Amino acid sequence: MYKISEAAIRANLPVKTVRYYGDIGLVTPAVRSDSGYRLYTDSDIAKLSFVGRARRYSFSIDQCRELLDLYEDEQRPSSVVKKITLEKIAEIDSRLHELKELRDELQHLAGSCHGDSRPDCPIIGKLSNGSLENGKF
Amino acid sequence: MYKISEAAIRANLPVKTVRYYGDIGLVTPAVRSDSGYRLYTDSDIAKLSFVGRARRYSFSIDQCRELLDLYEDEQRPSSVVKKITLEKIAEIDSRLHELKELRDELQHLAGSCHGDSRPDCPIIGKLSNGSLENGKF
DNA sequence: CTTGACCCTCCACTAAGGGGAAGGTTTATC
DNA sequence: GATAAACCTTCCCCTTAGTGGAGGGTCAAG
Repeated sequence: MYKISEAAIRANLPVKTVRYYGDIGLVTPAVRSDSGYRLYTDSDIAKLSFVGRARRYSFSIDQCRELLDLYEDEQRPSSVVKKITLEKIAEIDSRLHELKELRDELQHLAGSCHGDSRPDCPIIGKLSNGSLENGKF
Repeated sequence: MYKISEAAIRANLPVKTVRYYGDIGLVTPAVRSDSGYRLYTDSDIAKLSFVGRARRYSFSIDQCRELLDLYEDEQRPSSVVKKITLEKIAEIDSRLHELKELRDELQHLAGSCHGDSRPDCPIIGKLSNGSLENGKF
């Protein structure tokens, strides 16, 4: 049984985060000591690490909760896990697409701006009225 | 002079957002009516639209504040605007890079999961201990 | 005169924690 | 035994960029 800071180190998470995961009922410590300290088992730490990895894979807390249920269910069909993962991939693809378009448009804007000390600027122009004017007014 | 809902329509923003921009001192209405209604001028609406476009370009509120200052400064050097835009592009590039790596790794994981009714799953395995095991335990 | 469409302010909520205060516990040192 | 450092607790506020709603005032039409 580990106190929170030891558990946090082992799970490679900040203490605040571990406490927070307890508060929201994602990973609750097995027991409390007489003085009220949270005490974590190795199994708890495995779950914390699991969530930590899933979060690094950009799964939301709710998705982590779902994955954690599957993690604990030894009868889980792998199809469910795969489905959640494919959804996550689709989400990322969509975000990638948006960001690419945004980037290209900003790049275009920056490319058409001479970027010197003169006040006219096509970027401001575009933001001002949606057309690519020089933005001097 | 337009009341808030008219201003919101003209700026193509939700009323709540227009009020919010006033609250945070980003775009404050020119005056208030006797009864306390916010009254916006055409110039205010131009600023609101400007911010709306910049937000759609994923500039943060703080960046919008900076851009708005430049928008209002007829002496602005275009170099400053360009610099902010290039910073934004770099930020997006970095996020793109992260997301691509994440996507590829998830794709790899999903590809190695048979996705049927059996309980062993390499995705869970990876999340459990970082190695690509089948995740049955 | 009342109804409905506006408008106001204030409060709470979102995601996922971070920062810090006030106070109790434990451990090491003197 | 005293004390100080390190650790733990709960509680509250802060973040982004708004959104939703309650409770109440204003205005124009019928």
